[in-house]
Amino acid sequence: MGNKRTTSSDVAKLAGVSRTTVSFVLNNIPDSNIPEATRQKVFAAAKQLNYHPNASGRKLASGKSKTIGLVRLQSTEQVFNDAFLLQVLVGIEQAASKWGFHVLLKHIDHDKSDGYSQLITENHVDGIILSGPLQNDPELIKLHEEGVPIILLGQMLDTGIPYVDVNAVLGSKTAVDYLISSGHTRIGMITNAKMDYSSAQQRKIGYINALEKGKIPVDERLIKEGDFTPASGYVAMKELLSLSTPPTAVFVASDVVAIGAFQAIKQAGLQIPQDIEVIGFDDIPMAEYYDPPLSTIRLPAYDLGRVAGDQLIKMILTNEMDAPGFLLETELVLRESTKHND
Amino acid sequence: MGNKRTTSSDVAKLAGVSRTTVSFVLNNIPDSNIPEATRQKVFAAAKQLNYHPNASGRKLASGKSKTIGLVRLQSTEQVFNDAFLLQVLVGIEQAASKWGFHVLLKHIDHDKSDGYSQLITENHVDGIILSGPLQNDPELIKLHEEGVPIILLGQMLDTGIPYVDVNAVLGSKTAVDYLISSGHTRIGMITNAKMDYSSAQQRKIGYINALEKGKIPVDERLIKEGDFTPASGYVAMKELLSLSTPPTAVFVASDVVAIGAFQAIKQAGLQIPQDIEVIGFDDIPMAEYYDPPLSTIRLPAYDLGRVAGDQLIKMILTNEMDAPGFLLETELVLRESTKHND
DNA sequence: CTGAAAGCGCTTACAG
DNA sequence: CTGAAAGCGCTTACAG
Repeated sequence: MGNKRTTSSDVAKLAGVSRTTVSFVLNNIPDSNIPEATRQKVFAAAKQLNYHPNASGRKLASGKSKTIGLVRLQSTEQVFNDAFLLQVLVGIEQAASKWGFHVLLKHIDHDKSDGYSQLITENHVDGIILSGPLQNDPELIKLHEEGVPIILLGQMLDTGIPYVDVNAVLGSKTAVDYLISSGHTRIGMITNAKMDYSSAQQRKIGYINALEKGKIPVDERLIKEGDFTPASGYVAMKELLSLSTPPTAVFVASDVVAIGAFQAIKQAGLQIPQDIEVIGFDDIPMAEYYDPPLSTIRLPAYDLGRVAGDQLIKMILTNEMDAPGFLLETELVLRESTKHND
Repeated sequence: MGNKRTTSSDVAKLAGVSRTTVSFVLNNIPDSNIPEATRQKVFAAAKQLNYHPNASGRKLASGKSKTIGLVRLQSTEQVFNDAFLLQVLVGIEQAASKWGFHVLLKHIDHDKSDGYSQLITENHVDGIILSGPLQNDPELIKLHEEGVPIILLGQMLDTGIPYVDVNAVLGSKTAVDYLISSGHTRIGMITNAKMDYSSAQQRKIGYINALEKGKIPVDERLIKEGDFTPASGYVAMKELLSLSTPPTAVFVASDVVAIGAFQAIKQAGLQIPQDIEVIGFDDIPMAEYYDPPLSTIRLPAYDLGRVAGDQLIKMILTNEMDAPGFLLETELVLRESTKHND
């Protein structure tokens, strides 16, 4: 074993060609017109020397890092409750590796939402996927205006920043439509988060849309706020149950929050779905094992990641996306927390 | 806005010093003895030009990437069920950022367990944290022998590769000790995974140790294998319940597997903990919301990540660790799936 | 206390 | 079809 890194010069020397040729062959540069015989010599030399091009040299010379950054903007507590990040991550990573890109991970706390521009300005990454964007983030807008490839996982309205998001409005509407079609007219809602999150707004809009279509007046007392946690679902559900005429069904816009609602319902001596039906949102892996198994709206986490990764890399490579934004559809998953109406 | 990157030369020019000085000041090189006045000039110039050192240039010149790789070796399905990776990740990342390191993420499927050495040989990372190591991985052993800084999350016996792991033997023993102290003598076990996983072995050893200490003969019929999934817990539990004399308590070495066991128990018309007590392992965030809330052994996921990150960086920087390996302790968390004996 | 200069390992016009 | 050479933006002996 030599203790010196083998470089492209070594390969060139052994193959009897120049470094230029080595670079052309190994990077498979189109139109370089290298005859097969020469190529083989280079490949053989590279193999013999166990040559691996140094990424730093390559990055410096090319100005490209072939790395994308996944930035999570959220509190630590949120991270712990986030059952999807993993699936999203895997989606991103598989998209990236398909193109020979790597992925750099960075969590940033909500209260200091700067710092990711460092990834760009120091050239660690060629573009970033930002998850959990704030509605007002001047640093991000500036980056986007400077032409930095950015994809939002979620949306920032009125900014024109490309996004990949779930069609939560329609998903929520589907859930509530189902409840209405089962004959319910008093349908409660517990949001997944505070209303300054766009995902919370979207899910609420879907709920309202369904009611309107069903000609059911919206009763604000039936709408409670959750905040990502089971505890918040527990509290919200208790409030709902203490209403003079409690709902007979409830749409909880987050499976994690829904587990708290389950507790409150059981504690009140009520049965799911006999006394009260509930539909969640997200379809976390555990939802299927709730007691009873939770009917919910499946969020395509893996696809979200995959599409975001693909589109970001497309932007980096060609400077254009297939669309200004992507809204992925959800799917209604019926389990035991709702009655079956067929 | 200039459309050319500002480089250290620009800063040097503006500050009226050399690039050497700029580098010394900005990197805060000890013993460089730069007078305060000069430093301030450099800082001011850097600030005025909004200078950010290019990471690629720095990496190439220094030979250091200041990046660590987190490599997950596991099947996609496993990833989806892995409630901890996130917490581990946050721990690693916070350790890394404390030292100015970044973290690169890479999932690798079990069946093609090579590919991470590319991260090293191409100089993307200075060292790697490998999660889910296989017991026999020649590529990894070779890397380690070549002096590449590696930390295992988990262990590879007899290799001398540094590790950070949970003291699963003791944790499991604690769980079973508790059950024994409650008066049980027929205690079942469902493993978290197949026995070729070291974590499965360790947890089983803890179970056996507790029985031996309690002078309870080990009955192999009482030991069933899980495989990370709730479904496997369901099946295993059903088998346990169909024994001629079923266990009165069961230690399920994974909370995720335990939820399946819960289902089987309820389906058999039995109550937890009245008819059968169960203790899990891991303390996933959802465990607290099981019905009934699951007593379990808390695995310090965040700390696992933090310690692994700290130690890896220490290895990279100084070539030594604080210890050849770290075994972090667990904690018994008593909730409602066990009776209280006080 | 500070700078000129070499060098890290690539890529890429450019010229032939 | 192929190579000599410049250059990417840093760090770091070395010399003074």
